[in-house]
This record gives sequence, structure tokens and C-alpha cells, in this order.
Amino acid sequence: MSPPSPEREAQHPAADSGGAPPAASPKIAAHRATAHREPRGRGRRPAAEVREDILDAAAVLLFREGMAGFTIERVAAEAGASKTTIYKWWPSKGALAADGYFHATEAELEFPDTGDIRADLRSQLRSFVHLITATAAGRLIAELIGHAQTDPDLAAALQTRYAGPRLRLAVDALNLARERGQLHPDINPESIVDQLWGACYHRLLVTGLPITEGFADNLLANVLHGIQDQPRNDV
Amino acid sequence: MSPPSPEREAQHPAADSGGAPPAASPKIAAHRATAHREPRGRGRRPAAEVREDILDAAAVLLFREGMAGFTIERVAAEAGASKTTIYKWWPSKGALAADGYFHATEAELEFPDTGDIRADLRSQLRSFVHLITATAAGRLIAELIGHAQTDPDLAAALQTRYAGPRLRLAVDALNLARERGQLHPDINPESIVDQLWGACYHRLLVTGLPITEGFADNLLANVLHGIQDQPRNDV
DNA sequence: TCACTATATGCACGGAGCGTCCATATATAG
DNA sequence: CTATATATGGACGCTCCGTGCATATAGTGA
Repeated sequence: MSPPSPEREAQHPAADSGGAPPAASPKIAAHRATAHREPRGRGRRPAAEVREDILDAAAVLLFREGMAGFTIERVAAEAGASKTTIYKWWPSKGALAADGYFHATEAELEFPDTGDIRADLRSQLRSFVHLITATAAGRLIAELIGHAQTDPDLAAALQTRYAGPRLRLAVDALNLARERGQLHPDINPESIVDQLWGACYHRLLVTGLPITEGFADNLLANVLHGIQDQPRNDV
Repeated sequence: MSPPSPEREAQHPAADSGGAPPAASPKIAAHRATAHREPRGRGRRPAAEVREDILDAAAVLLFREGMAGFTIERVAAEAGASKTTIYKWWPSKGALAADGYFHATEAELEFPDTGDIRADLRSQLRSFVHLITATAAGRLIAELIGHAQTDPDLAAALQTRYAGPRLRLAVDALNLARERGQLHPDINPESIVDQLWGACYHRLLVTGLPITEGFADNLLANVLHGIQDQPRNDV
């Protein structure tokens, strides 16, 4: 119904060639030296290449428009791929969104154990606060979590690749500290993490109150005061 | 473009029906003995009646299928009303969902001030835990909050009629306790609420860990231990 | 009693998106 | 060079959105 391949040259809105990705935003692919989508008619392209294009497009769309504007059709258009191809590899919108997000961010998520639980938790918490307030990922994470409430694929992916690792990191730090005798022996690490991270999510997702570093530090002080191994005078 | 003043009568979808059962499941209408929408030809029905039917249908659909199956078209069908009518009163799916939810629940949300901050917070928190774990509203609330991340109407409604009041209730209790000298003078009540409620939401929305009464009580103990007016030995 | 008006009704539209078919083209493996 | 795996455009039927239109009727004021 239209000329074969009118658009494919500057297909990618993403970074690609440029070497100045300020992190936390789509870093996308410089993965292929090849400039860009060659003018192609029909026919097969290497699977890996197509996959990469789709993930790039998904990430770009996701960060540009959020979950609201994120549709399979638009990803397909943006990637210069066909819906058929996308459906061949991803079962649902949620699954693609998750992969798109992680494709673009791929967080390192490593924090050294300094032996000081307060310092360790603070750096983890601050890093998280920074992520959700100072980068484009903040709103997006809220929207992803939001969508996950009605999308099992997305929920599973977030669980496995996002919430799980972060939770484990903090829990590990807490367990180490406890073994070191820095914390009350019968604390429940998961609950501590719920208090710290949950408080932030509460503001992000529910009340909309501002999330600042001061807020985070204050939070941490409160929580630690409640669990450090000192005589407890109540309960 | 249209007749002068068609709408001005019962414009607000809001409150309406009188004080009835608290409950947390659809109480819906016995308001009309009639079981189901009479087969009617065209023509006008009393506005209030139609509105009621729509809200009932919205609530039923919401509780039965969650936000996933909640569409304007289905509400219309279920209510025996026409989409046109719905769009005349509600600007969006989110707005209708919110009204449908509150129509069905209309929580009382009153807690006496007993003078014991621990007891007061515990009853509030337990009531909340009960709501999100033991009633159909739990999953639904998660889904509503989820959708609110990309639906401004819904977000505003939840803010005003759900999160706001609950937050205020707890903050008030904390302020009273502080004035009574039960709490450290420079606590930030909002943060305390973030810790308590946020921890629950964290499990509900993010990690999926179980939310029990024991969890809630433990949470409260931790938090209070951190903020009660006793010598603080750190920070 | 009756005409008038506000309001609900069915119907139908164009648009978007979903998820799934085809038949066709071609890049890579053998 | 052939075979096969795989991407392609295009089209389908479906649901839903949000909005128009002409028509029917309940309630109301004359």
C-alpha cells in the first residue's frame, strides 16, 4: 500500500552512536557497528539483530512516553520490526516492557560491606532514592509496578529482576550486621527493609509526598534506633 | 452545541446513598427491589436511578473481575445503561472506577483517641491490614493504586478519598500523642505513617510477602521503639 | 389534561490496539 | 546450491474508546 521501506534510516531515536549516555536513562545499543537499519524488503534478518532493535525501541518508547504510550504496535513501528516478530519472542506487553526496561538500565547493583550497617543501608537507600527521584526511571518504575498489579508477566519479571535483588541486598547487609552483633538478634530483616523501602514507595505510589535524602536519612535513623542492640524499654 | 442546561441536577457522582453498612465488600443496592434491569425500550429514566444502577454495576464488575475486566462498555451492559449516559457523568474509566469502589465500600473510618498511641495506631493498622488481606478489597486496592500511576483522575480520587483521610487519621493520632509528651518532640508524623503503612504497601504492591497481624504488630513495636521519648543513644 | 423539555436510548461511526492468521522473501546452514 | 529457518507486509476479527445522531419517553408546568 506504500513504498517498501521509506523509513528505516534514522529509525532509532536512541543514543547509539553518541558516547555520552548520562546513565540511568536508556543507554541502548551501540551494539552494532552498522549504522542503522539497512533498507530491506522482506525476508529474514538475523534473529539477534532484530531482537536488539526491538528492545532498543521498547526502551526508548518506554522512557519517552511511559507505560501509557507503550504499545506493541508502536514498538514494532519504532523498531522497524513487525508485530508478528515481537509476538514470537514476547508473550505480552508486560514481558516486553520489563525486558525493555532492563535492557536500558541493567543496573549494577553492588554495594560493598563496610562493616557499618548504617553506612551500608544509607548508601543503598540513597542510591534508591536517587533512582526514583533524580532519573527518568522514577516515574517509570512507578508505572511498571502499577501495571504489574494486573499483569502477571510484568509482576514476575519485576519480582525476579528488580525487587528481589534489591531486597536481598539489604537483607544480606542486615543479616551480616546482626551476626556481627550490631543489631538486636531477633529482628526480622525483611520487615526492616519493608519499613525503609516501603516508606519510599508509599510516597512514590500512594501519597505523592516528596522523597528527599533528608527523608531517607531520617527514616534510617528512626529504624535503626528501633532495632539496634540496646536495652529495649518497651515491649 | 447542545440544549442549554441539560446537566445540573444530580451532577455529582459522589456520596449519595445514605449511611449504610460499613463492610468492605460490595454492599451494592437492594435499593431497587427489581432484580435486574427491566427490559425497557428507549426513553428517559430518572437520572438518580440510572446513576445508581451504573454505580452498582461498576462496583460489582470491579469486585468480580478487578481492573483488568473493568471497561466502560461492560459497565454499561451490566447496568443496562448506555455508554452515552456514562460518559455524560464520568469523564473517564478511572473516575468511574473510583466512584464505583467508594460506592460499594464507603468506609466509616473512625477511630477513637484512647490516649494510648500504641493502641490507637495498632487498631488503625490492624484495620488496614484486615482490609487488604481479608477482604476482596485488598487486591482491588492494589489494582486501583496500580492504575492510578497512569490515570490522573483515579490518582486524584484515591488521594482525596482514600489515602488522604487515612494518612490524616494516623498523623492526627501521632500529633496528639506528641502533644501529650508520649513521643519524641521532633518526630515527623508523616514519616512514621510512611514506615507503617508503607511497609504494608511494599508487601502488597512490590514484594508480595505475606501481610499478617504479627507483622503489623512487630512493625509497630519497631517504629515506636524508635520514636518514643526516651534517651536516644545514636544520632 | 396535555404539550414541552430534559434526558435516556439504540445505533453507528472512526480510531486504536490486540493477538493471530496468511503467503512471500531471503539469509544462513549444510 | 539447496534447504530451512525466520522475518516480512498485510489483513483479519475482536474489544474498547469516545462521540455523534435521531428517537422515545418520564416528569413537569401551563
